[in-house]
Parts: sequence; structure tokens; C-alpha cells
Amino acid sequence: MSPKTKAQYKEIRQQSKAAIMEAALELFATKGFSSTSISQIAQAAGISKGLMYNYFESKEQLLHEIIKGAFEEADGLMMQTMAQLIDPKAQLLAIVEGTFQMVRSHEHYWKLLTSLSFQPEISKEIDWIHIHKWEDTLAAFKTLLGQLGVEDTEKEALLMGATLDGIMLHYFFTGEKYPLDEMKTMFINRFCNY
Amino acid sequence: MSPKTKAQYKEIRQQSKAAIMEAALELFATKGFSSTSISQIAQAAGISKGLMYNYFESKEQLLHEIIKGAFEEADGLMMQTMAQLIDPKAQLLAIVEGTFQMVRSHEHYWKLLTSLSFQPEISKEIDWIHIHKWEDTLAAFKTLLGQLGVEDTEKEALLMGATLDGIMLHYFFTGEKYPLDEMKTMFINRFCNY
DNA sequence: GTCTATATCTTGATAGAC
DNA sequence: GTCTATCAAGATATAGAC
Repeated sequence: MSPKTKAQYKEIRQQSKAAIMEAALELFATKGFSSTSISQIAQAAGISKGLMYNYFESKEQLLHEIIKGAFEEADGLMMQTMAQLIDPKAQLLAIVEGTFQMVRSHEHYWKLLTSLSFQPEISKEIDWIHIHKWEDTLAAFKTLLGQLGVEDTEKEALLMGATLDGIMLHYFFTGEKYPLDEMKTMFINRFCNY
Repeated sequence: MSPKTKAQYKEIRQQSKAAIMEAALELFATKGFSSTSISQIAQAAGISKGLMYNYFESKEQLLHEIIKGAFEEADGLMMQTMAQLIDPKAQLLAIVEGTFQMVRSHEHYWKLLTSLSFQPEISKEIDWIHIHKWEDTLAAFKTLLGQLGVEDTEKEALLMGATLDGIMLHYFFTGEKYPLDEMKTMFINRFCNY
């Protein structure tokens, strides 16, 4: 037999955990959190039901860790996209560009987050994080729009945010048939021309 | 005792059925379809669990009837709003006005429909109706925009639809704090100025 | 027309073998 | 670290009394 080192055990743990989280994310995003059972997650991840509880103490906790990971990745990407930009218009464009890019590369995250927003009771903590992030983005929009000479920055930022989310919503529903790139250029022409 | 006439029995039936549908609509919209149990619906409607199955053969069937009723009411309101308008701009404004009015007066319907769109598996039939209605609205937008001299009516209509849905989405999440009326005038200024 | 009692199945979660 | 077997609770749905 091959006795395993501590590092190898850790590696195995990470791998199993990641497989569970990945499978759960996809199912939560497509079927919804409540409609997804532990059995389905286990099957999709290729493990037994029991094993799931070795890594997560409950279905809700699993959801929490997924969301937490999502926000960390999203923050990273956003920071990277906006790094070292001073010009307000360039920053505004970077946020928009980053949003579209993120939805493309992390579609499941966004779909899950949006669908969870419809049932705040499922997780107060998630709701809190979500609102917090959204207000950060809104504040960023307002500051940049102010620097660009917009009068009613509050309403303008709200309209931009609504349009962005609306585009994403339709993208979720329509799928790959939706002209996401064309909508991006349309959005930029309509809302970022300063 | 008082023997009841056929009309009275019918009245009673209608009343019970309506109570169940109303209670279910509110719960489905706020908690989500999958997270709402028959017990909760029965309790909210002030009836027993068993009675529900006297009027609806299943939870899904109950959902279907609710959605069906929603679309009928929505259609009625929309027809009424657009009736006897010839001027394209007036018609465009009427659709927008009607949409905002409907979301206000039938908030639960919209919230439920939108949240259901995230889980197409729950009901193929509902999905079909939804897509159908959406394409009708999109086609109407395109025609009107064409009459108003817009070049790329396809994309313009998509952007309008996305913004409208985005505003509604944020209204759902934010609640009464959201400046819905101001957003409406903003939307009209930005998208209906012809 | 309505309720209570019950049947049946599925769920999230645990215990213990390997 | 992983699996199988199992539990208790809750779900949908039905049957029969009033």
C-alpha cells in the first residue's frame, strides 16, 4: 500500500470539496436552491450523500461557501479590471466591461445570486452581502458620473444599474441566442458617452 | 337549517377557490414555488390541507391556474390601456405606462413569473406562455420604433425591454424605497423621445 | 363543502463499517 | 476519506366521516 502524506490528504480533501461545490453551483443555478436535493448534488459530483456532510455541515452552509467564493472571485476580477485607472470615463467603461466579462465567465454565480434575491428568507447573510456589494457599485457609479458632469447622479446610476441587470436577466433567459456583445456596445453608446 | 341553492353552492366554491389562489400567489411570490408547502397555503387561506385537493388536483395545477389568471388580467389591462390609439408615440407611451401600472397593481404576479423564469423545469407550459408574451411585446416595440424612424429596431427594442425589466427587478428587491415613478419618467425621457 | 386521519414518498441529516 | 444503511421530519396526496 501507499501511505499518504499530510499534503496528499489535503489535496484529496480540496479536490472532493471543489467537486461538490462545483456540482452544487450548477444545480443551484439551473434548478434553484430549494428544488435541488442533496442526492442530486452527490450524484452530479460523483460521490455519496454521506460524504457531503463530511465537508459541509448542512445544505445551507454549502450554499454559503459557494456564495462566499463567488464574491471573492468577483472582487478579484473587478479590482484587476479597474486597477490603476484614473480617468473617470475609463473607469466607468472598465466597470461595465468587467460586469459583462464576469457574467460570461461566471454565469452560474450570477444566475444563482439573482434567483436567491427572490427569496430573502433563505439566507439573511447572503442578502446582506448582496445588498452591500450592490450599494458599493451604485456609489462608484455616482462618483464617476459626478466627475463626468452628470446632474442627477442618483437616478442616472439607478437607471444604468437597472439596464445592466435587465440585460443580464434577458441573457439568462434567452441563452446563447441573446446578442450580449451587441447589447454591450449599445449600452456603452447610450450610457457612457461623455 | 337552510337548504342551499345551486347558485349559492357555486358562490361558495368560487369564494374558497379564490381564497386559496390568493394565498398561494402571495406565498409563491415571496417564498418561491418550491419552498412553499401545501400546509402553508392552507393555513394562509384559512382552510384545511385536504380541501385544497378538492379544487386543484396538485400543487403544480394550482400554479398553472394562478398563472393563467394572471395573464388574462394582464392582457385585459394592456388592451384597455392601448385601446383606440393610432399615434405610434402615444402607443409606445401607453405600453410603458401600462407596464408600470401593472407591476404596481399586480406585483405578486410579476414577481412570481420572473422568479419562475429561473427554473424552466418547473413548468414547460408556463415557460411557453411567458416567452410567447414577451415576443409579442418585443414585436410591438419593434413595429412602433420602426414607425418612429428608428434604424436598428431589433436592438433598440431589446434595450428598452431590458431596462424595463431591470427597473422592475430592482423594484422587487428594494421594495417601496425604490423611486419607481421617477424611474418611469427617466425611462420615458431616455427611450421615448421621438 | 369541509375537515381529520392516514398512507406513501422524499428530504436533510446521522452512525458506523471499511 | 468514503460508503452504505438508517432515522426522523416533512412533503404531497388520498380516504372517509360529518
